[in-house]
Amino acid sequence: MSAEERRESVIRAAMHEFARGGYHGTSTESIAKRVGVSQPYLFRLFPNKQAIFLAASERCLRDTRELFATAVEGLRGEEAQQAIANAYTRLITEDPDKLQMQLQMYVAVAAAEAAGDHEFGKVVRAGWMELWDTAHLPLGGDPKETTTFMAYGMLINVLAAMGFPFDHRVWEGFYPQARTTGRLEM
Amino acid sequence: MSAEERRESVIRAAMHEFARGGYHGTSTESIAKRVGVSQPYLFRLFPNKQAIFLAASERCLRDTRELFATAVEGLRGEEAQQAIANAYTRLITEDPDKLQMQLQMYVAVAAAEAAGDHEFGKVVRAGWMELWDTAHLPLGGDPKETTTFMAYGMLINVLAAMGFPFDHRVWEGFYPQARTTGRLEM
DNA sequence: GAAGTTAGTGATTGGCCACTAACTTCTTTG
DNA sequence: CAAAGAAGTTAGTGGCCAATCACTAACTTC
Repeated sequence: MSAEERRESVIRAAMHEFARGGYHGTSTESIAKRVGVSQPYLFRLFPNKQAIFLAASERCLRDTRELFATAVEGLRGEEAQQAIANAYTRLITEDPDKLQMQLQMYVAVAAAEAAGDHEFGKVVRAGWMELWDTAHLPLGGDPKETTTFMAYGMLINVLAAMGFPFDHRVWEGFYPQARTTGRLEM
Repeated sequence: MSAEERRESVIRAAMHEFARGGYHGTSTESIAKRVGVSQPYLFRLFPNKQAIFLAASERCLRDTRELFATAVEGLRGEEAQQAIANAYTRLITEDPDKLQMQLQMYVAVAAAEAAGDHEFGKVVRAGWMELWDTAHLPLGGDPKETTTFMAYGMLINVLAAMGFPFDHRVWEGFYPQARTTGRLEM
């Protein structure tokens, strides 16, 4: 396998492992094991652990953006909103790793910023703005509406992260029908 | 100092340290140093590191709930909403640790749930529901409105965590005047 | 077939970290 | 005042982990 292909599979494995343990709670060995490669070899493919985490973060944002873009293709306004919402809720219910990797990314960037490292933040903010813009125009181009839309997404993230079951009353406010079907549909 | 008082100061110190490094990125020694006590003594006051993190998480939720309750006292509807929003934005701008500790808590509970430990989740969900209910009635008792309100709060958390400056266009959607004053006022 | 590159491994190391055991010092009280 | 108990320390252990080093095996190029 070429180094480039290996790097690719390392990123996938890293997303999975970092999602669970976060930066500090994930050993490079666990990533290597998942890839099926020796631990030292990771440091041939990436300069250090941070670089692996950064690559995983970028990939996570890119994946979500592509999900948005695909879902919204050819749609506008209300329809576009429904489409993204459905695609996103499907994602986080079927692949909780994506959700958790997102949260891990947020805390990591907050920590980096607090520690005076603004490089990581720059990358993440750029990725987030791409995500934002991918949704913004199809949703109608009104900043207020896009904000509300993203806000709901963030609340979903947090509630899902805390493990509230979908029939819990905390979901009542935006998913009336979810409480009866047990599934998230907007 | 009595053990109870010490425990109290350990919780405060732990909130500060865990906010920066998260569970795995924070050593018990750094907490002990901040308290001004030897590291092994922490294990007299708490059975293990997890218990310290749990206590810090509970305190974080309690503090936020009390903030809400105080801000909202005697107010209803629109006024109540303004009051909580102002109090909360003041909190996360003046004390970023609170914000980060919250995120760390969410990540940790997600990891715990994924690992099959539901005890931590139970505590956090209970605390969150108290927070929810503290805001719910004063805001008018409409689940939809409370949901929207909390959703905005979560988006603020994430945007602030990522380090977006307040004059960035990403804030445009809900804080038109913040972009000119550089301060968050709803 | 020599020279060089690419993919990959095993062994190691220096440092950190949660947690324990055993000891000291101070305070309270019968 | 003696003894008990509470507050706190020093010293130490076993385990983990990022990163380095030296090496091999296969393939490519001239």
